[in-house]
Amino acid sequence: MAKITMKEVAKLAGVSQPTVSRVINNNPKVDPKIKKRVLDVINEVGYRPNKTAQTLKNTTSKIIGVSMPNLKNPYYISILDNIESQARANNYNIMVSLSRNNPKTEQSNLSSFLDRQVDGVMIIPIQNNDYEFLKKFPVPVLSATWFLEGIDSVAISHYNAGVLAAENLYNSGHTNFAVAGYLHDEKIDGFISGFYSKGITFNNDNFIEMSKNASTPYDYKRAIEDYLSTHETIDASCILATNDQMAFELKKLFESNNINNCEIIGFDDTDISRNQNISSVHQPIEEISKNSFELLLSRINKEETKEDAIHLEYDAVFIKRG
Amino acid sequence: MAKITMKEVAKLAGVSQPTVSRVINNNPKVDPKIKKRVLDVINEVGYRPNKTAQTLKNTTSKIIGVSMPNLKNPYYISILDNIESQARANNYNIMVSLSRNNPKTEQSNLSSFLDRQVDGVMIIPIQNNDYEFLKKFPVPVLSATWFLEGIDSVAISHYNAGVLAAENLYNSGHTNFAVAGYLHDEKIDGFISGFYSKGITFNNDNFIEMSKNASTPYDYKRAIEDYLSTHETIDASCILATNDQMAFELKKLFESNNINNCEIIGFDDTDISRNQNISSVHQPIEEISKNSFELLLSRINKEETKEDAIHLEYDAVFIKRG
DNA sequence: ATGAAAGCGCTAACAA
DNA sequence: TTGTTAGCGCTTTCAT
Repeated sequence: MAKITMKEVAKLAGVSQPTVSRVINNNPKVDPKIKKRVLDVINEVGYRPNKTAQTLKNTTSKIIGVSMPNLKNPYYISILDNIESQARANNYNIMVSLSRNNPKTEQSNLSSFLDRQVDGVMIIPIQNNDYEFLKKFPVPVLSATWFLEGIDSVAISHYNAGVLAAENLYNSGHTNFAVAGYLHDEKIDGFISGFYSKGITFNNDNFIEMSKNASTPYDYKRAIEDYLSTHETIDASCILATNDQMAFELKKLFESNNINNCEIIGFDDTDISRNQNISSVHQPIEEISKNSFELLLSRINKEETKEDAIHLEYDAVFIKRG
Repeated sequence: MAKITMKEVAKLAGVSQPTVSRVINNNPKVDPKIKKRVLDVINEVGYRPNKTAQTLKNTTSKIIGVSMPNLKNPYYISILDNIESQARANNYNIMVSLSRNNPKTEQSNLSSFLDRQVDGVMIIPIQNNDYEFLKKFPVPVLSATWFLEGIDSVAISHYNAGVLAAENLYNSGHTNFAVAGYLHDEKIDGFISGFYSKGITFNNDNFIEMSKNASTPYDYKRAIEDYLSTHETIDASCILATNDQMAFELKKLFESNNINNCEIIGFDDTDISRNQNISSVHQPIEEISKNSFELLLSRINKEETKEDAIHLEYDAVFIKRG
């Protein structure tokens, strides 16, 4: 059974092929009787328009390319979930590719999106990567969860989130803090600065440093153990971890090392911090997803005509636990 | 800057457009000098073939449609992750849609895949749904993690996984068991049958039943509380939960109700059971993903010519913890 | 080895 | 209101 095309439908309905096209596209000036006849044939034979041909002819594919570093971060998954839902509601399909934190892979994935004539691209960028090339993209691009200079972006300010955490802890009476994470992390900078503006200076010794590519629970464990092997304890009443998984590893190692006077704060408010009853910083991910999609869509539809990149910034929420 | 096509490349290289096509497709009988000239132009202008046009002309899109119920289950995410990786390695793109446990949504998603001329479909089916229609699909379809009659499938036997759990518990000395989950769940049937073959009969009262659409932690909590409100304790030394999340809810409620002589076993060996130190049944998901993709691909490439559906069954692994 | 011509399935301009 | 024609960007005969 060969695939049925407009041509066959036309023949069966005794009309020309463009007339079938008009019926499909709800062109108003087609005779109701003919329309019915065509629709009957369509239903009878189960005809469905070839989207690829439509894409070639029109200049829109109704496909959005979604690129993210991985599927390890619950935030990314949540975004994917939300975007899929909105795409479906707007008759879009999504093509998904993972950059796996490799700029080369990401580049090639994005090129592939373009080759496939996607109408727009939603990207969760790789950290510390250069995205200058995105400015010259032939289709709208939107960055979610991180701001990209010159590119439409929807995210929280990680710096402000760090400040927020600091303020909450300061207000709870903490005057001596530590951090666990990567160098030059905005939220850590914000955290330190938040305390600083309360007159509390960061003690550089209170930094459990992770190497840039540390990402697994085991990586974190190793780094924390390294720290503890040279410090034996930590001179702080609270510590901010770059993410919940790291916070959990801290919790376990602090417990086994009898460090129990240091409150741990995670980041991202995932199931981990919820289950572990650890305070965490929450990103309003539904809001970010929703507005990301809408902004991207309005760019695609040229409803949003602002020349410059639009940055939508949301506030993080401190979730007090434990 | 209009999008550049083969035609322009041809003009710039002073050759005909089909010659450019031959260069792109590595046709051996094109003069090396001309080939070089064309390739130079291609690089210079950054020409990339329009995949949509290729798809229309060829009869292959190099797209695989992936349909799954949701992104809540870590197994699904892991499959998505693995499939994306293999797709990329084989120059395929993936289109992702979520059925959200709604057969109507699933149907429409799958139709959309066909409209887009996908070369194959990988589906994680909705439980207890009718998939007779898949047998008539115009492209290869493969079901992952669940067996579908008449459809290529790659999964564990959930029944055998239940038996496996029962045998492990029996060998640890358990002679009195309970279950938490849905009616007619294969793994529960297997679990009961596993004990039965050791001469231990199921006490129907030891069944914490969930309604079919229970899926959130809160749903589970409610159902368990319901049970406990009418039973106050549970007369069993071990209990199998349908999934890890449910096992975790059991753990918390058992603790708060001072039920501490009942070992809890989860299912799926997710982060939850790992973090909570709960025994669980592990599906070899990398293996399932890998072989799913390979089988689907060999069907697409018509390398696998077996007429009947192929079912690849893997063994689950009991992970002893706690 | 290369070009001319046809056509994949569709939409849109034009005529009638 | 409908049919004829052209063309989206590409691949593949068929001649040369």
